[in-house]
Amino acid sequence: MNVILILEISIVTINTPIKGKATSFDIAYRAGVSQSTVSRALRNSDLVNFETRKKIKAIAKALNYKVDKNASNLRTQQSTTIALLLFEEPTADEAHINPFFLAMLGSITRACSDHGYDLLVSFQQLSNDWHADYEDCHKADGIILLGYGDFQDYQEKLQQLEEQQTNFVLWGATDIGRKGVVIGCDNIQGGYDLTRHLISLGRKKIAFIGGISKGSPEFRDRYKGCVNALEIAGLSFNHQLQVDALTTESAGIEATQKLLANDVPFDAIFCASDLIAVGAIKCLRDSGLEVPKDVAVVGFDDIPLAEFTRPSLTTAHQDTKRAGEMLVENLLKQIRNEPAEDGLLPTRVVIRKSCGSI
Amino acid sequence: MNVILILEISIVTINTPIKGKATSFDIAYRAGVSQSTVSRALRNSDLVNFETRKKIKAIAKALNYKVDKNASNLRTQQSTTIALLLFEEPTADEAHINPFFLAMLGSITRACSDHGYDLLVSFQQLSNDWHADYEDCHKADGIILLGYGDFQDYQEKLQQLEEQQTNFVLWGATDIGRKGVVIGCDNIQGGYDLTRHLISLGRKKIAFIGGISKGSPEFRDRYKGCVNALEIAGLSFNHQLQVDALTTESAGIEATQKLLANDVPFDAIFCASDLIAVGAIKCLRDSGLEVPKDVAVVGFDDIPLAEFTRPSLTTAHQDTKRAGEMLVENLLKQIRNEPAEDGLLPTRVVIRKSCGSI
DNA sequence: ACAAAGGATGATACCGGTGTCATGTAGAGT
DNA sequence: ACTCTACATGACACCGGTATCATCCTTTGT
Repeated sequence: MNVILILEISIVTINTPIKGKATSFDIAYRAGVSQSTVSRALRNSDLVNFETRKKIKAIAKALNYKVDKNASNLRTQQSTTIALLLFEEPTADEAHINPFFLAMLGSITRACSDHGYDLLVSFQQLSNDWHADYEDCHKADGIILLGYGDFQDYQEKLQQLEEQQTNFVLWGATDIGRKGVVIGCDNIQGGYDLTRHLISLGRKKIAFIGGISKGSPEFRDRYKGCVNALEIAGLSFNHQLQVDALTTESAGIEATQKLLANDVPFDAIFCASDLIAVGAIKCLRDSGLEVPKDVAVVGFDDIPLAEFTRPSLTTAHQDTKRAGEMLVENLLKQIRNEPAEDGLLPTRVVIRKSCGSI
Repeated sequence: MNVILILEISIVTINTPIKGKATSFDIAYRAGVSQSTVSRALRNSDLVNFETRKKIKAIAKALNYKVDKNASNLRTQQSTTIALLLFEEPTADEAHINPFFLAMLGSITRACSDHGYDLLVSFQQLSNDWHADYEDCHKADGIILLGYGDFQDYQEKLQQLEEQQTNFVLWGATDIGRKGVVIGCDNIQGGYDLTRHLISLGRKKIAFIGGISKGSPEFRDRYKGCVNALEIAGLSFNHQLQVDALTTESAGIEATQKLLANDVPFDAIFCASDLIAVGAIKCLRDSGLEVPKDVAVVGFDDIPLAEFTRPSLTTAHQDTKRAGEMLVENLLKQIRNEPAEDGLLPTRVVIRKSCGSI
């Protein structure tokens, strides 16, 4: 009787649609093989006979079986997941995420999925205790850090990451002696090229909006490039024409107001980012100045919007697609214990209408 | 000798910084308690004596111990992770992600982390076989679907999700009989309000740009609201003044060109999204028309950029912050097996300068 | 003084896979 | 006929936690 009862229960179990999710044991049972064989078959191991494999795969599909990632990750000690940490200025409104980073997010997502990795996204502020979690608890195999701001403040945390042998790559300025693998674009060159462009159009008194002292090293490099170009052209940069600003439209407006209030004449503004430029243009026009006639404006990043401002914005294009790919590729190299190295991407000046023409 | 050797090995193990990551056994050993107790203590179980708990936590911190998510998830059968699937028009350039969705992404991320959940982000296209993976393989406890486009095509997949008892919520139009929990904003009301605004400013020949036939039901609702408002005001909508368009600037430009080529006079354009409006304004000005003098323009969404176009854009604001929260909250309800229901958010007309003033 | 009750902790099964070693069988070589 | 090897598969330990049940010690009541 007991035996019969047990058999009956088994039969019910077999015919009932699997409650919850199917496991490899369910498949093993139906295929009349061991669970080990199922596991091997589904990973296409050629240890398993071709016919058996085919059969097992068919059953798996019929049961809508999916490998349990947690079990698999636990055993293999990897997650095929990458964590993307985006640093935001503490002041930033969550609705106003830097569009440049969003473009990066898009290309990073794409690059991850091309490599079969998942992407965990998290917005972070300096206060958060981000610096250990994602890899340590095995949620991710590595971390991509996107964000600028007070870069210096993070040095200590980067140091920690390195000590813990966490895999990470960083988007940003590549020149300073800092920890980790850094991918960035050639901000100095971009700054130089844009300024050359302004000079070639006859602009001589160029202002610069963007934080350069304690702000991001990327802004500082753009500034460097700008000053270099002026000096090489035999002009000089008037330091009264530099105003700090974060990357937001409103910061651009404020900074431009300061600039105008200073009463030091200028005929062009080099904005350290497109968002700043958008604010600057708005402020200039509200103040009765014409762009580009009275003041030429350039930005940096080539965000999607740059094409649609009035006047459309001359700016330095960063190849976000390639950037995302490089970040992911270099992180994967680290994960695979291959040597990874810094990467520097070129920028390209995109000439639109905010500087007028020759 | 053997015993001594073993002891020595143990001592070395204790004093050496843990190779790889520390486990709960390492802590148990150091605290002189069992691994069970460590696990309990770290989850703050009051089964464990307060002093013992304190000691264990201290050791855990010193070792920089983090609970292995894979092990924990495997045992508890949940992941405290949510997957966000963003659908993109197959034509979309990855660098040009719809800013409205990006704003949503920001607020969803925030809402997730408020609830202690992680967020997996993935961009999907219709061709992808997204519809089963994330929850089935235990990578996520539930799915948020963001994206409109050819909504109808997804019905079948939504059906599948439902059959598999996958937890999911959807952002979109809420009126049609479709599967799952849907959160959306009141597009009809928004369309109505914006059109009322145009009418109150004396506009009578209103055009509508945005796909309404096979396109997204959200656009269709905005269109409905627009037509309603005209009819209630005793005006009528001239169907020759409707042009299909996807949500991109360039689609807006093209559509406006078509509209102009039609040679049917109009004094206002209701654009189904802000991106379309940006393109429309650009096209109008390039064609020598003045906004708002010759043609008034309204958009929909209130993306960050709307404030910075020239002229700044009158549009319907959607509360993305609240929207993200509602999506996450409703998904969590499902995950906790509580009843979840559809949600309809109000929109708010934001009057700027693209329609002129009274 | 002794049973009952409660508090703190340990032992162990378990989650669902993966990797290693063992086993069994068929065909090849001598 | 017998050993050897290749191939296919099974058995089992293991990853690092969590949950249940058992155990032990202390305290309280009578």
